[in-house]
Amino acid sequence: MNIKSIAEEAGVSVATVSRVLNHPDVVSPKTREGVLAVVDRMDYTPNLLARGLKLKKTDVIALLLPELRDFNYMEIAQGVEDVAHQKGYVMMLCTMEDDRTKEKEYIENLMTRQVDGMILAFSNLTKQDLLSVKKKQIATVFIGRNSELADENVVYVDYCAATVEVIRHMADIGHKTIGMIVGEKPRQENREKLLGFQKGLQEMGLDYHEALVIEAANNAEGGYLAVSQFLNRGQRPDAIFVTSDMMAIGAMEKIKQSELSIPKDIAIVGFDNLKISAFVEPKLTTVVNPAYCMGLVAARLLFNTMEEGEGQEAQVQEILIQSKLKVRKSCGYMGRLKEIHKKT
Amino acid sequence: MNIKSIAEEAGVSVATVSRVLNHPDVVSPKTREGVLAVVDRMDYTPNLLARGLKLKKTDVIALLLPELRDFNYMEIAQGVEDVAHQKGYVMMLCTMEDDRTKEKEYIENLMTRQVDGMILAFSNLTKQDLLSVKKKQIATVFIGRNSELADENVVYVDYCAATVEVIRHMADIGHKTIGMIVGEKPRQENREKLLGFQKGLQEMGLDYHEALVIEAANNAEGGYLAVSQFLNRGQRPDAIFVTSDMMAIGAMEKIKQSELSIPKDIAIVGFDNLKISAFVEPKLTTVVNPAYCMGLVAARLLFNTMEEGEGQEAQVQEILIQSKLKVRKSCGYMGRLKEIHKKT
DNA sequence: ATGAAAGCGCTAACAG
DNA sequence: CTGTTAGCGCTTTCAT
Repeated sequence: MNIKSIAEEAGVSVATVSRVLNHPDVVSPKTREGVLAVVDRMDYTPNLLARGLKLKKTDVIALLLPELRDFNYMEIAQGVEDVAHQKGYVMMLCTMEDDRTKEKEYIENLMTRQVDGMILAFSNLTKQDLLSVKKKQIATVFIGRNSELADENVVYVDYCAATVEVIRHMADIGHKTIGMIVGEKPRQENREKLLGFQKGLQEMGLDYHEALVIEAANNAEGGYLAVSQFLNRGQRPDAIFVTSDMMAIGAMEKIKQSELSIPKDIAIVGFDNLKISAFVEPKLTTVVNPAYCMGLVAARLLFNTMEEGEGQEAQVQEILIQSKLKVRKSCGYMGRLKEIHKKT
Repeated sequence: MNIKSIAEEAGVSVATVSRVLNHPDVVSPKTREGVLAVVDRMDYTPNLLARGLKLKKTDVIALLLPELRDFNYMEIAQGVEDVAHQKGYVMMLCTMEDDRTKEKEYIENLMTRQVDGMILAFSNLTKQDLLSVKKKQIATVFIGRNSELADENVVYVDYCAATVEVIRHMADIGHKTIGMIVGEKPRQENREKLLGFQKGLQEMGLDYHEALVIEAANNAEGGYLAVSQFLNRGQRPDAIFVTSDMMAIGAMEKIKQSELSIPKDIAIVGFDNLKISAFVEPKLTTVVNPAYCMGLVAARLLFNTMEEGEGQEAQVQEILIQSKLKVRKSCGYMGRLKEIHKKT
């Protein structure tokens, strides 16, 4: 079933069929109806591959994610998919599993498939790798900033600043010995959070002890085990910043099982603001991580770039998405307020 | 940058370049090296669109999901992506949002893009809709069974049977008044679970009371609110089967806040076996929902179908994936065991 | 308003 | 072993 058979059936040329489908207004209403009728009757759908080959445009964008099993990445994906769909595009989804080689292969592959644009989330590519991508002239937007990404379209959250804000808040409450449970350090975002942790402590005149930072798997179990480590050591922090809510929930579970009270004995602050974080006891103080928004904005930026690309040189943009501290019970702020009121 | 420029540069014909890329063994080592060198030097990558047009094969499969923000769907997606990548395919991902029209449009769209196969998870298509899909002869696998899917490739979990097993277990423990918190009823899986609930009660000689079934949003808040409803009513169940762990966790939170004990006052059983379910107190008894496995198996079945399709008529398959009851503390089984031991 | 024809980039007969 | 060539299905000038 191709355009030729439709043309024959409708008694017109292939050019006319093509026009009916793409520029219906330039063809006479009469023939248009005729062609449309045949198209309908024969259940014809044009071959987008052929069209893409001719037009050098596929209406496909690609999203590369470190993995799928993570709420933040899912949110990003949904954000991207929503705008892609709205624009009539379709999304290819690839996961790179923190494997730079796999990432490079995928990108190569996607470019040969002539995708119109790519969004690379938390990419591990080096400047060197990017060179070959640039050569292909494909519109690209990055999610998550890193030092290799100068002069690139980037949409990002400032995890360092967000963490500084957390530490400031914890110190304000009165916590002195602040520990940290940090997800896998190779991930850029975790390194930024660690940096923010150090900066925050310094800013608040608190000491940084390496022993109070524990690296853990980014899931409930990781947080649970990290707290076990803290408790087995001599020095127990009176507050812990945990780089993800999932880990934080695991951490809280261990604390509770140890007959310690949150936030009285150990206060906890997480990161992400998962829905579930409002349904643990005590409710988790956390940082809103606008992942869906990043996906949305990155996709919109991508489409802008693609459209500009048709005209003059596209302007590179860096877009900062604001995170936000969400104060609930687990950090001890409310308790602290009470104390202050008592004193006055 | 196309095959022609490579041919010219290497001083051979385009056919030879094509051969070097696709059947390297049939071309003399000497010319092969020469061509490869040029390919490398000029950073040439073939245009897969053109190849696909010629070969009528794109090495693309599509996965349609109800939405992305759900752990089960993400697991499915990861399963599919893993085998697609392994086979050298790339995955298009679309979400249909329980909107049959959007689903139909996407499928239409994907077919015009000449995807080699599609996996439709928890589709809402009718037999009628499927007719037009079949006409296009595209390999298709469904995840999640329903009555419209006779004579289709289907990979599924028997949610009804799984639920019967849950109810049986709850009844065995001694729970008499068993309630249910069920996710959105339009979703097939929830309807199956409801059916299983009724069958299970009947089988165990327990009464089914409509008042003990509450429909809720499939998230922690939904479970929380559902329990509130139960508590505000006269009749409080002594055990609740909740159709997802996320809701179950919300439900547990409300129970604990009401100063009731789990499982003593109200026992809880969830569904999904999320990682976090082992990190709530008490640990959640639940049903392992092998979503990743479903994705994996569905993708493998899809590739089988695609490969068979080249030969004779493909054999339609229905594959049942086993779920499994995971007994932990929240259902009261351990407590019950103790009682039994005391008696003896 | 319509048709003829070129060509997007590639692969696979077919011929040598 | 290699080159020539005919398409794959579509869009778009260029004529008419």
